[in-house]
Amino acid sequence: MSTPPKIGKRESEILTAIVETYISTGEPVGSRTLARSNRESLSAASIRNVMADLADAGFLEQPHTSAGRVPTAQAYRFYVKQLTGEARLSPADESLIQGSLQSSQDLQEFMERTSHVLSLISHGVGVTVSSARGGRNALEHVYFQRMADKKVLAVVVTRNGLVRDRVLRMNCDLPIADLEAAAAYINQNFRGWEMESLRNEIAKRVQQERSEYDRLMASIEQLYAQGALATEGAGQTVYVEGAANLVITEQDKERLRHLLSTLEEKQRVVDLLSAYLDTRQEAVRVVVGLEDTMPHLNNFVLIGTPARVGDEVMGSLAVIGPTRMDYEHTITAVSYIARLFDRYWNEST
Amino acid sequence: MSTPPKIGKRESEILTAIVETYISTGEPVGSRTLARSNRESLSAASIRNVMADLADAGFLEQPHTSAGRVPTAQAYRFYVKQLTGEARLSPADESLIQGSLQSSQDLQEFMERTSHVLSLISHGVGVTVSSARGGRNALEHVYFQRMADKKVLAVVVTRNGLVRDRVLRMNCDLPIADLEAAAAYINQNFRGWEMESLRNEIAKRVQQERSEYDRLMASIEQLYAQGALATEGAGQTVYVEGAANLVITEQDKERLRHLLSTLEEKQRVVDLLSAYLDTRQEAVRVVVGLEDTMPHLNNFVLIGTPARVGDEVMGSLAVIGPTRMDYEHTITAVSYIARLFDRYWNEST
DNA sequence: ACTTAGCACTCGAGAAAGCTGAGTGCCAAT
DNA sequence: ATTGGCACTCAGCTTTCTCGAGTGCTAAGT
Repeated sequence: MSTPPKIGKRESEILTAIVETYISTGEPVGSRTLARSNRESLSAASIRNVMADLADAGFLEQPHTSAGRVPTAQAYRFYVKQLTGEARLSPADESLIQGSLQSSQDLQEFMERTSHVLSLISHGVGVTVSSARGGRNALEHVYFQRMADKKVLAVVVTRNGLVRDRVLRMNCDLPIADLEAAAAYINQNFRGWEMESLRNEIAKRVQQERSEYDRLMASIEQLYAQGALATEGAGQTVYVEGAANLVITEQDKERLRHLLSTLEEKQRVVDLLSAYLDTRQEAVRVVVGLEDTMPHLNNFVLIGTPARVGDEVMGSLAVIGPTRMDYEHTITAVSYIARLFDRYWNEST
Repeated sequence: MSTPPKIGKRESEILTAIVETYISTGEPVGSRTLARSNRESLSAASIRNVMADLADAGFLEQPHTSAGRVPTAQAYRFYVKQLTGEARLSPADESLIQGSLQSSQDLQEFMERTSHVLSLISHGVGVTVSSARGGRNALEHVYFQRMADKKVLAVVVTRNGLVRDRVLRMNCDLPIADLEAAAAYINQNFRGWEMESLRNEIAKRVQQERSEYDRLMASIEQLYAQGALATEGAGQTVYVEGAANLVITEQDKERLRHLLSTLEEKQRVVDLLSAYLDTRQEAVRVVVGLEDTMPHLNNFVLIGTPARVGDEVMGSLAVIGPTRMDYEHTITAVSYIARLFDRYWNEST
């Protein structure tokens, strides 16, 4: 955090080299190993000097005195910033992604498969949230169906194709005719309204007509009160795939357990993503060290981006993985899928 | 497997005692430990004799020569069979279950919460499948909405409240009027038909009218061909919760990884459950040793039951856990939830 | 005939001790 | 500035040792 100290060219090169070899080997990297595998051959001793400086500046740490150096979160942040972002996705990955996602029938399926593909490519945990809030959507169609007594099935379709159904428990029994009338009324009068403004308007109209007793309005009021038109949690669906990958990474059992159960609590995942991702910006965001939001997630990285169609944010695509991760690869994959998402839904919605 | 050898009363008692202490301690149980904690005090030596017999009969195994005995799958099967099944759920669990499930809005939510609760109670993995196949359901209502060109959103509602939506890609562009006509036609002519017989009937009618060119029928044929009325995978939803519990149980990392990724492949979970559970019988089924279906699942137990409403099977409720598991507790919980499920949906559907 | 005490034997788990080698820091030389 | 050299550190592996829970068997007791 705070002020990342400035760094010369040589330092920078060595630091990247360290980060890269640590990512690939997983073991603390020593001056010797570096000296051998480095293009411009410097001696181990020189490298040691630089490493000492980098350690002072907070980029490296020693697990114990006589071990190699390990990159700190700060080092990863530096490393990521320094990436050019010009990498292309490998053809293999590209066809893997295309093959998986192309045939998705709907948003949910797209998201689920995305999680899966991301987990495969990144060797981390693929996480997607489809948070399509109904709020800004236009109502297109409602349909009510009487189930048992006092139970009504409400189906709401928005203009952009979001379908939400729920079973309402009414206070009293509404006959089928009333339900049909209510649906017809809403479909005629409110088609095209945004879901949000719609609630106020309904409340208003119900208010107005209250004086004279109107069965239709009473029905609508009741349906409305039971949440017939609520679309909240509609798309708040979370897909987490690839948890198995954590087993390889995480050594500590207790932590592993915590991680898994955290990932199972959908709400916390949503919180996590929205804490870091719900910005306006388009680029893929890389957050190294999630410990300030989730205590157990130190040593973990979030690589994600909002999933948008045009200007509207429909959810998030992300990978949660160990700091030791192929950043460039994962970043390009995430960004590729984000573009694909936009294109795909633009043409299909 | 094969013929479970017969067993006298004393043997039986000792075997249960062994199974129980092994379940609670997790360590191979020796004759000494047993002798101490056994009500009718037999000496260690006598117990040793019995244990030797039990070992010969295939109920016990020794991890190595000078260790205690560990129950085999056969022993667990015996143990389970011998349980009275009269145990009552503890009030704490009962209120936990009630509290979690009562407020479920729909089938999906009920299933998801059930998985969660089961994982909490059993310390295993809670698994539920809602496999409501549309096939035997009666069609109640369809609705088509034109999205982009050549894209149509189809929403199908069945009589028992299952809602299925999917985006169809048409070969040619259908105008809104045609879509509405098609929906109206289907709603008028096919309301109340079972989804399965419906497909044949539509095919038949389309065939009949083929001679004269009928736009309506052409539209319907196309919609149908694109799967507008398919309800397959509709309720084929799998909920797996409590995977974190496996971390405690499973020592071997590689196996743990396999387990987790198996559980993530929904299809395999469905296969597993349907292999053992889709019987007509009502009771909770306990399957010890799943290795014949899933190689990695030796040492694991499936405790589950079909979830039925009246006579119709709506899915499955199950726990997958280590052989070392509180059987009685879990069995009663599963069966309790199964009853709850029946009652709950009987009154609400 | 069943039960029990005693005894010799086995063998995994855990502690203690020793060794190894990758790695560091610093100094003196280039 | 860079490099070679040297003394020092220390995690982790291997080896060895001890300990104790457990077994099987035999002989004695009921």
